[in-house]
Amino acid sequence: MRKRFGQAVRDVRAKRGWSQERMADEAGLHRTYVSAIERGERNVSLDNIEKLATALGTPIAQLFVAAEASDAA
Amino acid sequence: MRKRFGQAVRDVRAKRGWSQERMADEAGLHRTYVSAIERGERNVSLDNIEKLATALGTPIAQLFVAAEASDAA
DNA sequence: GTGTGACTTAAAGTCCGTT
DNA sequence: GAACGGACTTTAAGTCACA
Repeated sequence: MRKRFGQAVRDVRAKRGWSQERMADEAGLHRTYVSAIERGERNVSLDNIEKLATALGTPIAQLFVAAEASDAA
Repeated sequence: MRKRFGQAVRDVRAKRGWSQERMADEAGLHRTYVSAIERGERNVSLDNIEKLATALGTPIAQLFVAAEASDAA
């Protein structure tokens, strides 16, 4: 799920036309951390999931709808 | 959001008629940890969010639909 | 059956850099 | 612009005794 969540974040970010750095700034997180999240290498906490969703202007639920839609597992 | 997420977990768990102890067993987590989550005192990680949702037989997205529906903030 | 404080340890998360 | 690495600080995970 970490990978699919990361991909969902990446997709929405790309749709906004934002770089990872811009995304990190908007969410108040670190550049390298956002990178790791998108690659599914980090186990993001609820607080940071909320920060990402807020920055992206997307409800958390919708992020997971996208993530779970690509449910290969 | 932690509080509302915890409440959403608690609501679904109650609907299942499960005790926190049963819920903890099903999710592979500790009893007191589930208690803390439901009260919004823990900043749950994605991996554990997934465990809870799976145990409850609920998509993660739906858990957040419920959590964000009670959006007082 | 649940809430709570305290505690250890494993991992999150930051910051520096390089490719 | 993004992946990746190492070193570092902070926080979540996970458990326990007790109310």
